[in-house]
Amino acid sequence: MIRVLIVDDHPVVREGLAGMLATEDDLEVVGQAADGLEAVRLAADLRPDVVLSDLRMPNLDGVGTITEIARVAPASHVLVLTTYDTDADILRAVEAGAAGYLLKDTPRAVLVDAIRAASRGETVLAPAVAARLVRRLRDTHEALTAREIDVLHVVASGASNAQAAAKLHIGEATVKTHLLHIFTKLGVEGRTAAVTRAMELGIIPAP
Amino acid sequence: MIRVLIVDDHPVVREGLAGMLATEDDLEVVGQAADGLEAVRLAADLRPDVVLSDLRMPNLDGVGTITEIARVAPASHVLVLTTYDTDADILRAVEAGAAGYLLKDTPRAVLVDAIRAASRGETVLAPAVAARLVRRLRDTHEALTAREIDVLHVVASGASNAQAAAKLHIGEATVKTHLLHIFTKLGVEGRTAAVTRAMELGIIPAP
DNA sequence: ACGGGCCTCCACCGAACGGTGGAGGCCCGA
DNA sequence: TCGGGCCTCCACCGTTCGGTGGAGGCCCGT
Repeated sequence: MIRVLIVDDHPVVREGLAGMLATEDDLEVVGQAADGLEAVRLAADLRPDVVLSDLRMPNLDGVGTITEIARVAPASHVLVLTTYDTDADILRAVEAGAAGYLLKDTPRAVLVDAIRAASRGETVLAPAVAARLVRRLRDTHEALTAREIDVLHVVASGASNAQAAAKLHIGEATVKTHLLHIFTKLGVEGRTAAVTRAMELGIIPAP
Repeated sequence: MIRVLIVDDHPVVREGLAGMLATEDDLEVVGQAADGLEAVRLAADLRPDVVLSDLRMPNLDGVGTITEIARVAPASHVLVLTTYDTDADILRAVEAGAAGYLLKDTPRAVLVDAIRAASRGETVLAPAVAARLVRRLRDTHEALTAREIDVLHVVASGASNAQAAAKLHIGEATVKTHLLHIFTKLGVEGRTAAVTRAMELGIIPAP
């Protein structure tokens, strides 16, 4: 019997998943959580074989939840089930140790198979997700540093170099340096292009 | 008996909604659709009292679906149930004739009450949605003209004034004039801020 | 026919931005 | 310990951008 913990902040989705899994003889829903903290607590408590979790949640986000569960319940395999297929989301979830990444339009049969695979320790990716990961590896644009992303965030909100410098407590020259690095890394010319490109890549959230 | 049609491209959500409504004596799920076209077809066929629909769907998007259903089945009230609470989404849905706008984290009791209210022709809005609509009416930033939106599109892609002028077959001075108008209308300073603000407002699509 | 948006364009100016070529300090892994 | 990435900052320059104050032509509704 595969013991499953369902994590999602939407009651509708929890109900739907529980209903789907209830008819499978070898699956048993042992608990439900509405946010990340509750998920970690229940995972530590129940030691489920598979945690079926959304990424966007209150209190503790998906990536943090995955990391924590890997710590407190290392035998549990976390399967991400989400609507969002942004590059950054996928990458971070997989890096955090997700056993798989499925989208919410996954057909029922595929979902239950994925849960069984995850319980055996296999990695399951939705086709669309796999494609993105491959593309990601292919055109390997250099990663921005944490500070560069900070600058990009502030600039995206419309700040001038001087305003960004003030907000980040650094000199204006430094902001310009970071921006120039960002431009070359993203292969663009101009702050506006950098912002939209970064949104495409999921480096900063689209508004 | 209130007859309900469920529209969502995620099987999980459809299952969850159906499960939630099944236990209500006065509600009956008469059909489910996975995309907009199917929704319109079923609405015309089944004449449900309430259509519970997502906004993001394949084939025909939420707004188009609402418009079409209003045409082919005017007696049906469409209740939007979605994860997204973007300004533009809400406004367009309500303009298209939605009877209400709920978010997917709506508790079960509120949801079923909303369906009953919608079947009586009442308008139901999630608190967060209502707040946004009010805010929208308050700081009533003037609408951009079609040409201004054209300019904004090109600028959002990272074009300089000169490049934008070339792409739109107008002079650079004209681009600058449009941009200045855009800045005052959106209440921002700088092209980058204009782009992100326009994305927030749904004037141009977020990447 | 007249006013009023909308789109187009001009000249001009100061400020901000993009770009170059540095340099020093920090920390981490080889 | 010694490189190497990262963050920080400087001076300087040319270009672009933001902003002002116009102006003419177009179409639409009154």
